[in-house]
Amino acid sequence: MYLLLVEDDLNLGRALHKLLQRQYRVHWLRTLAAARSHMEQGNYDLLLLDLGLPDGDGVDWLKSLRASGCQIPVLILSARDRLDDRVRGLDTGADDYLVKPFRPDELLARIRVLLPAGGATQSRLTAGSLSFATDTHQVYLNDEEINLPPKEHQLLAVLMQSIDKPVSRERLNQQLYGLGDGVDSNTLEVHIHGLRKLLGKDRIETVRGYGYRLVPL
Amino acid sequence: MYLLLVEDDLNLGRALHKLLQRQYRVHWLRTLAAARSHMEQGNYDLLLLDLGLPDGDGVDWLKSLRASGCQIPVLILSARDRLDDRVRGLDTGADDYLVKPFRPDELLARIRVLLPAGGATQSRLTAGSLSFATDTHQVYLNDEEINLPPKEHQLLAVLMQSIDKPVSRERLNQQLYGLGDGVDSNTLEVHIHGLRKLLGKDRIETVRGYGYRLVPL
DNA sequence: CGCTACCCTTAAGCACCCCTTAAGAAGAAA
DNA sequence: TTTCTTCTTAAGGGGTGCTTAAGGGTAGCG
Repeated sequence: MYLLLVEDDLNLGRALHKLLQRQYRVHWLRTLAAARSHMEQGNYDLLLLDLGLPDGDGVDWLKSLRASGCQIPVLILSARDRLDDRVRGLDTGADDYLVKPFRPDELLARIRVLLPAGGATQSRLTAGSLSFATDTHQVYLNDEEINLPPKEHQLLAVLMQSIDKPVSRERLNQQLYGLGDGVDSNTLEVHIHGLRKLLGKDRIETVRGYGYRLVPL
Repeated sequence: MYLLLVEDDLNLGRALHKLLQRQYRVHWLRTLAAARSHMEQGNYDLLLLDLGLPDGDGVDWLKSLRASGCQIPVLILSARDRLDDRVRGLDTGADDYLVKPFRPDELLARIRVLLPAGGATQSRLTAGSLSFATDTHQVYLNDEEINLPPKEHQLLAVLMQSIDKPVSRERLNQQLYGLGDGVDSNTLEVHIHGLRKLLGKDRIETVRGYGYRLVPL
């Protein structure tokens, strides 16, 4: 469970880092620029965002994050208490808003709320009209629940965690059969075919010589 | 990762441009006026600023930049070595100060310190406008994702790890076919030809009698 | 216990991509 | 020029991935 903490105040940052490290893996950054580049690569489960940063406004970044399709839960930490600040934060896609100063246990409680199921992974992944709930094993296509066979579900689970990024055949086979050398036949292709039949042909692209890629539609 | 290099000396500028292009995307400008207009629009991650410019003093510009709230990391390159010059540079908001002449690797080291998140990602290689993500198997040319056939992708993977350095035909053939004696024909040349067609003719130079070399553009 | 429904694996045929081959042109060295 | 290396192109064949259907396993249920 990875958290990204963006907070420029050294004392508060250090304290929060220490607090959160007891329960989660935390990256603490002090600038928007650093946060941007970390978000691009890291798969974080929650973003803790201070608004008064030295190199820009956190709300603007959050807006662009949401615009680019990023669905990570965001908790805003801010000293700004005016009502319209709060509204603006939540309107741009923040999931919660905490005004400094706050009690540590209140922060932890709100984090628990935002972290789905207290642990496993992000519980609801969305790619275009496709939505995937990791905890309840439900899959929605165009707001209708559909039923996937187990293997197809496992494949989709991996693909949904790397939306728009190719996933190697090796990785997918591993997901289906574990590390021990699995089957020697073309099961992967058959199951991919099954997925395509259920989700629509264009939703899974094949990357020749490497693997497959889920594209949002 | 975008750098803005402001340096009026043609020889030094060209050399720095070439050096930095191996790892970053660089815009090289020779006047303060050009730098001003570029800074207004471009989102740069680092500013490399020479002080002895033809149309004004870099320190004055830096001061006004900081006054207007710009927080971009700035590294000053200068021949002025007097202590008060150095102090003046740092006081007006520069993050570091390098006295000419300097060693290339020292410059690169200081850039890495100043760049958010320690600079380039290891899993993402960049040569000019070409970017290569080893983990997700993605290749970007001018910020657009492109699709490479498997063999071409394998070749590019090797070339990207030795940007600007020639790679032997032997090494490249080995990458394609393993150590066991591969093919006896001119497949390597054909695939290089394919790569050139996709990436641009000038991006891969041939080193006669030895191999090929990827140059940043 | 047997029936049914579901789904996983296998395998075979097919389509299409891309890899190889080869041969002539172009270019560099001698 | 001659000679050697590299470039370019096009055709063929092989391999990769797609599709389909049959066979067998498994779980739920009567």
